[in-house]
Amino acid sequence: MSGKERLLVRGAQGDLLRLVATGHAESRAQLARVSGLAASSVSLRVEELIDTGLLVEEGSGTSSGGRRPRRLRVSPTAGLLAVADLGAHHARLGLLDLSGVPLVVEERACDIALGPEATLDWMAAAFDELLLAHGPAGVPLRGVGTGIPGPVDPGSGRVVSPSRMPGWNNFPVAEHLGAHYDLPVLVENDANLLAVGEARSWPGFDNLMVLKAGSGIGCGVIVDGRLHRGRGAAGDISHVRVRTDSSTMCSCGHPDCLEAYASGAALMDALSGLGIATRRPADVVALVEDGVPEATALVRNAGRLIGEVLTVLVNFLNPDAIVVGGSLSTAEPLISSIRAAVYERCLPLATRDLEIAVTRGGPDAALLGAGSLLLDAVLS
Amino acid sequence: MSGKERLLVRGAQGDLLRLVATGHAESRAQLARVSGLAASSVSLRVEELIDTGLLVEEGSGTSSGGRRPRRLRVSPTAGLLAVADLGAHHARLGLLDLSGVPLVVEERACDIALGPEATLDWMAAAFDELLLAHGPAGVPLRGVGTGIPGPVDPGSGRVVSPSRMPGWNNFPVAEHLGAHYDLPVLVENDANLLAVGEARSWPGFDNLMVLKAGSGIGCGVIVDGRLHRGRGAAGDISHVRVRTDSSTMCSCGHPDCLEAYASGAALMDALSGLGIATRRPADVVALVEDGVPEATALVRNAGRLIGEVLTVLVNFLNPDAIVVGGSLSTAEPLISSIRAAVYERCLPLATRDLEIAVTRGGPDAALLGAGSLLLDAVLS
DNA sequence: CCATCTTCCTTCGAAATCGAAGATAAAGCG
DNA sequence: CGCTTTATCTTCGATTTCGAAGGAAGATGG
Repeated sequence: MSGKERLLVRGAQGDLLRLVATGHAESRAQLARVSGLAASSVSLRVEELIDTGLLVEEGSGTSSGGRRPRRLRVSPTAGLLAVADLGAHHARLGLLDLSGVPLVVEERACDIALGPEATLDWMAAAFDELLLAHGPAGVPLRGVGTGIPGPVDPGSGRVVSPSRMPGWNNFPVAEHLGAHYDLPVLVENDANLLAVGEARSWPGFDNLMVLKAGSGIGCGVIVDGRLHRGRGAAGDISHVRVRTDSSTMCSCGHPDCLEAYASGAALMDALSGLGIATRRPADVVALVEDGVPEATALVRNAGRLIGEVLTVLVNFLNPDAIVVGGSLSTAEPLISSIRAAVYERCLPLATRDLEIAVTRGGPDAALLGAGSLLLDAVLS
Repeated sequence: MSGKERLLVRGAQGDLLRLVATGHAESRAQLARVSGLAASSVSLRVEELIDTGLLVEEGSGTSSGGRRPRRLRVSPTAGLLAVADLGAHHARLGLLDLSGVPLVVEERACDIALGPEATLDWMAAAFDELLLAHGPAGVPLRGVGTGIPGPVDPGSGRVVSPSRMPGWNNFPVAEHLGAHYDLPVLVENDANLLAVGEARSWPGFDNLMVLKAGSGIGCGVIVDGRLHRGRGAAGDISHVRVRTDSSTMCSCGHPDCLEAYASGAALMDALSGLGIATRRPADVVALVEDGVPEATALVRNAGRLIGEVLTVLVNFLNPDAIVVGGSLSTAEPLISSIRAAVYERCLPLATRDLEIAVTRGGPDAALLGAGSLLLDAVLS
């Protein structure tokens, strides 16, 4: 399993390959339009990429009134990406080709509380298994990436003061993974990956807020089509103070954080206080679907609180859409109460074209996001 | 006063001229570094620009250990920009050269309540006067721009549902100005202009929130060095619900908006309820400086409320700095209580490198911002 | 004062890019 | 079916950009 040869695509070639890989273009003419290069230059570079074996011509697309475009695809033999989305108790792992299409995706149980070394070595072993079982012979691994359920410093690839990851604080995840693989390595917050993955399913929506409502509450922000990281902590909404009657202390030391009322973990706590046992946030959704009133009321309240926080952000960022993902996102009352709160309280100007919807990208969206970001690192 | 000849700078020339004009570079070597072009190409294009009379060489800069750079400047005869910042009762008007340096700035009384036609015609007349009095002979006008104290649709240059501009709703400001001048026209929200202007004074700070605390509360957002508009309404924080004991109705129809407690207008109202008369937000600042306890308490409360709103946005956007401008910004208790609220409640991760400071750009920052944005329109 | 270093700027042949014109392939239509 | 229209892709000479090498001008340090 070598894969040590770096992909050598410099300048315009890289840009074009990236555009095809990310699905922004699939013909020479489209490449010319999207990239801004002259059609003749595009033809030249594409010819080279085909000669190198990185691109392939694959049939023809549908005509729009003239000659049919010759469809371009990234070659299936160009390389593989190994990506993961690490959760508290489960991880999704997959292999993607360079255009981000999954060859195989698996969900496996794990436990991040075992600490970073154990977890990352487990992940590397899982990648090796996947490659052995599903990696086509001769196709090199080009990059490795993973999502982390906590803040990640974009420069160093370290985990920074995560709230539910004992032993991980300040651990150099990227460096550790880089020791296994002499390849580009991506480490990114899970909600950010989800946001990037979702963005692919929302063409024309350049400003997105992607909420990840699972056992925690995360949010990824797409501004102008690109992931907004700020100094690394951007997108955090879980420790915003909410308006409530009661007063609950959050683990961060402040009272009445959103997370303490509206996260999956908080809902499970509240249910267990009512004598209803749940083991995962998805169980809460199941209770709601079964019409258990306590669960529905709690979820509805969570949606209202999340919605009220979002009003501030919608007025401020004025996005094109709010996309709700995560394991709680399938609970219908959550979305509808978020919608109600946002539409009631936001400026009409900010909501007149605002969409509030659930995930379009499917369960692998975060993995696709990892693939998308990795591609940037892989294509020099 | 013709000025009808359009500035013809295509491609790389335009980029280079823009970089010099915006102060991002002032020598060929710096241009090469900043623009990413090869040094040789820069030399060629700069030579052309000098031949055209758009750039001039002006002395030499300070050495950094080697040969001194030959300093480049936009020629004073290259053109003028006429810019304004329209407020409710006053407007600042100025003429800038193409590098954004003011030739003359004046503040004049006006009244936007007279409606858009009257106000804009008054503005055009004022521009003509300024040009006559201070415009060097033979230097053509290249663009016209103005800030508006209300939301502006970026595409059409229309004012959209402003809260304190009777008669302006949906008025096509850009079109109306364009009828006077056959030139690029810029119409933009005043807080956004302030943000762009301030950004010039904060090199290295790519993500900024610029608060304009005057009789209203506005906010301009710089993401990745560029103004973030969203769908045109981005940056609005005035109608966020705040946590208070009492309950006040805002003009927008919702209770307890930030604006109803923390804007200059709200402070003036509250003071007049206490029997203290003020005519402008600046009078409130004067009262604070004179140590009038009622004024200080009100301003401090306003700062706390603004700060609490900012906590949400700081966690979410994770900016490099919060810059406070507007006529209230000189009130020391305002800044300190904003600081206190933000540092107390935000995530340490978000505040560890966060600066909270008052305007660096001076009173003409918004005009400079208008110049900066206009330049993009002027340089094809 | 002179050698050496650093930075700035220019020269010039090689390479990449452009743009206009034409070749190719299909849809639409009488 | 041939004709026009539309869109895609290629060819080729002109233009632009690059990069390596070198010259110019000043800093540094013996």
